[in-house]
Amino acid sequence: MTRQKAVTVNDIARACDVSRATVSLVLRGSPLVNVGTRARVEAELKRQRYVYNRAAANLRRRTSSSVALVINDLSNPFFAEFAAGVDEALGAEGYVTLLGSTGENPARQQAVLDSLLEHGPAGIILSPAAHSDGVAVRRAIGNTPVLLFNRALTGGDWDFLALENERGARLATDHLLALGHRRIAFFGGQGDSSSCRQRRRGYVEAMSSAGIAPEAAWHVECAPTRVDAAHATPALFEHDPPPTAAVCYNDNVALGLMLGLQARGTRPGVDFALTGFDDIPEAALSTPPLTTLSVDPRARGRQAAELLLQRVRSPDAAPCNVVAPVTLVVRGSSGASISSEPAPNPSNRTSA
Amino acid sequence: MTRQKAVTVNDIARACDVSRATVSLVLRGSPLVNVGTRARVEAELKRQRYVYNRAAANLRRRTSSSVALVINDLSNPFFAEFAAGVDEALGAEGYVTLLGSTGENPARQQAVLDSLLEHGPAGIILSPAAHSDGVAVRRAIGNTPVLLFNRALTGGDWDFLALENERGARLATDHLLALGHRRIAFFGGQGDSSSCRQRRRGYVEAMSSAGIAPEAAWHVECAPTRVDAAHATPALFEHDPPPTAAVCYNDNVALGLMLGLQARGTRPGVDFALTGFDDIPEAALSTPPLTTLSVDPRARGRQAAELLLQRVRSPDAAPCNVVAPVTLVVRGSSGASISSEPAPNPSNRTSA
DNA sequence: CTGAAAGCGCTTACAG
DNA sequence: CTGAAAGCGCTTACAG
Repeated sequence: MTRQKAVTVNDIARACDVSRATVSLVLRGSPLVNVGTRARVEAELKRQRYVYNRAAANLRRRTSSSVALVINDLSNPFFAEFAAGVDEALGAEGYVTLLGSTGENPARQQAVLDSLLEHGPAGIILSPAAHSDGVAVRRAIGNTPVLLFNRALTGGDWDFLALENERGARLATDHLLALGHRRIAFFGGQGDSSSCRQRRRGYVEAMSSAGIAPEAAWHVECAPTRVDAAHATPALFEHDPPPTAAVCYNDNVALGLMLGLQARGTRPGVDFALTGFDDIPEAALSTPPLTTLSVDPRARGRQAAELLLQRVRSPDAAPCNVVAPVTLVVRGSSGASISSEPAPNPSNRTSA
Repeated sequence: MTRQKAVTVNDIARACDVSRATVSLVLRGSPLVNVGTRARVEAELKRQRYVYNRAAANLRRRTSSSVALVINDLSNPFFAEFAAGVDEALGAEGYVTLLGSTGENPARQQAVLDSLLEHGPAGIILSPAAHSDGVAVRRAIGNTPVLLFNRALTGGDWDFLALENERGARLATDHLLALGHRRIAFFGGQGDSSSCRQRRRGYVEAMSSAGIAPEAAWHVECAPTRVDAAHATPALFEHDPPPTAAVCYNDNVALGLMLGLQARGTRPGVDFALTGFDDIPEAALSTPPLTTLSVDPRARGRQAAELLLQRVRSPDAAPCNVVAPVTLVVRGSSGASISSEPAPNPSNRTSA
């Protein structure tokens, strides 16, 4: 907790027989300093292993060299990649990343924000926890610049980096339609999540454009975890004829659905086509590999850092609202073209 | 970059008609303050939405409330989990995590350390980049407490949280031996890495204990990536009779080896047994699922944070050297028992 | 080109 | 129990 007695500008100034001001000017690379003086000071800096106290400088200059990154949890590879991108871009601009995790818990998020704000970050990149209270978040944050990622928030104008949820789901649905599927379900996620609503809207649009009205039985909700998705799988097959394909809320759900399908002897990619969303690393490794939408979370992280720093530099510019592109990656899980509607008896598609 | 004009203790003191000292005492929860005064001050703190400036307090008290975490890269799920554990434990103790990534590049590591040190962390948790120069690292770090994770460093005494590399590899090898394998290879990793040397040592020990002298052809090195491992796979089968199983340096290598095996028509878990190391999330999802050693990186992160904070609190205690346990997780990739040595002609094991 | 002085927001003996 | 004063390590007008 307590730091060592460190070498300060005072020590250097005394040793070089100049004033602290001169040392400070050397440190900050000012051209006002005589080259000889500069050289002497720099040598002394090296000799005494001076390390700059950025906190003190920030206090005096009323600046900040840190940015807070508040996400759900690093153990989610999507956010880990995102964080890596944020840190990379911030580091390149001379900022250090302060980490905070909410665990999708709004109360914890509030506490984490309060705590991080005491460190005076130049700005905050926040991927809001589900069910966050936008007004409370705004109150905690005050005037510190914020960029929202992935999830919108009520309570005022926010800078926001969103994903193309709607278009992505439309691409996935169109892909399944093009393969000949007609009875396509939307599987997983929860209606109170804005990203789930957007993806579902994209799916509904694509279906409508193809002249298909999704049936109620083709919509199965579940928490976005593998286990829940596996458990929810039978619900897809309760009505005859069941769907032959599903657009899944995300990769975790899709991987869980694969397990659920296998458990009932339905072969994913053969008897049933499905797509994910996110392109997490495991998506390429599942059996069959998962057709999904690639979001490139690392690039999103870099982008988020850039957008936030723009806001930090011009606090009065108009709010920004950027939608990051998403691309369809076709792999085995969506299967081959099917020639026509399967026979009314579904057993021909679900036998092992 | 520039922060807003913030509410300070001065503003609160003026509004309450007390001195700054009194406000400060209230903030720090001192019992010396009259309850009435305390209540008034606390009300005013709320009213003006005062936010504590921890940097200023740290400067004055010569303390720190941050810890730097320097790792290879968050996009490695092993380190992402580790970071999540570190951040969780540090947060619980009132510290904020400063993030830094080296990308396994010693020069970048040096720059990252220099930059983080200017923020005056109370300590540093460092998972050294490969080929780091311990002396240079020590020079950069000076007297700031450091805990090394995962990789040892020369140049003096370090606090170190290691993994049971040797014992883990022994467990894996014993497992394959118990299944009846005799010609067991050690596959992947590079001899200049201390963790690879340790794992290999454990493998050699287990083999020796079983009365088997590993042949030179059973040792194939490659970079610890999936792609390199897949490419190195044929090298395992160049001599007759080839090995029937392999202890792999880590999970990435093992997953790459599976791809390499499949490419040559050898079925992992059926024609050839293999084990990994780390238990990354993908290990459970591969086909077949990977038998591996579970390290619980998140728990390691929490442990690292605790160890570092111990050092911060007692700078003069003896260096600590903790070895974290590792457990064998048996899955399909190591296959079933084999009754005896396979026939001399290896084709009976490599046919599809 | 260089130095003396004031001040960023806080805390801590020291008096009273 | 409360206040005046000094100081953490730095920077920035302002003189000279």
